[in-house]
Amino acid sequence: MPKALPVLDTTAPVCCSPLAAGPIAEADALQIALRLKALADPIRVRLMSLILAEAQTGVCTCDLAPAVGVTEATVSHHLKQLRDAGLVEGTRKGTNTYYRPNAEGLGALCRVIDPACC
Amino acid sequence: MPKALPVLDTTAPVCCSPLAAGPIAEADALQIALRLKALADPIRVRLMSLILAEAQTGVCTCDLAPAVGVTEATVSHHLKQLRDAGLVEGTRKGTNTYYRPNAEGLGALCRVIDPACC
DNA sequence: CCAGACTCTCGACGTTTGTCAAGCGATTAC
DNA sequence: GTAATCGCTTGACAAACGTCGAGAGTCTGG
Repeated sequence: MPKALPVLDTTAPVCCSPLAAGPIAEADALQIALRLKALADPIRVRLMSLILAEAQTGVCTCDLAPAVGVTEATVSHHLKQLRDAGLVEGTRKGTNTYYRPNAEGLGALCRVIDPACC
Repeated sequence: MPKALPVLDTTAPVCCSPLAAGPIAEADALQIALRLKALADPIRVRLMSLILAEAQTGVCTCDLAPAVGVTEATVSHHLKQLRDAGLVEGTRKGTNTYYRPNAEGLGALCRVIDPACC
């Protein structure tokens, strides 16, 4: 992996045009890959599904950790990845941080990878 | 990464229910993560877009290598990942191997990750 | 049959990633 | 004010990943 990883630019409008719309620019490919990588882990997929299941109320880190069977530190690490990718949002309330899905982030990712979708 | 990676089961029908349909099973999460990981690399994203751009005719390895700027060995390695994930298909014709997208694989992946899609 | 082209596999390397333990800040409860 | 809870950050370690060079098969064309 000689390529440096320039961290995700969350300010960008999620992304460009669908993959199937023709050869993609190198920079755009990187942005897409970074967001996909944020979700490309079994623990993070499960976290995402748990967060989606409680989209209304939100879920805190202390509940997620035992649910997926890893340390809270590890969960926090994974949640940071999801947050940086714009797939979830966390709001602090007292000592707890409640996480909610970012539907726009997930939708945009889908729209990019599927030629026939949306 | 203490978890072993049991390689992708390509015979499975791509996957289960959408992420948003509630907490997901550990095994299903692994299957989804493996397929996402197959696409979660800048080179593979670009390969996918190149293959999608020539969905009708197909593209051979020798054309893809210079297009993304890596060795043919590396391209072959990446294509194997995409093949194992069921995202592309390769058919040998003479000395060349022509790759085509597997629309079903991409579509299924999208359907799993986006709550509002399809 | 032999030389050439195309693709894949195998080792080897450096980097990145996932995991935990430990510690720090912030907030709440007594 | 003090103790406890929750969440994040850091440092360290093992496993996995991306990359390349070299080599082995396969097929085509003379």
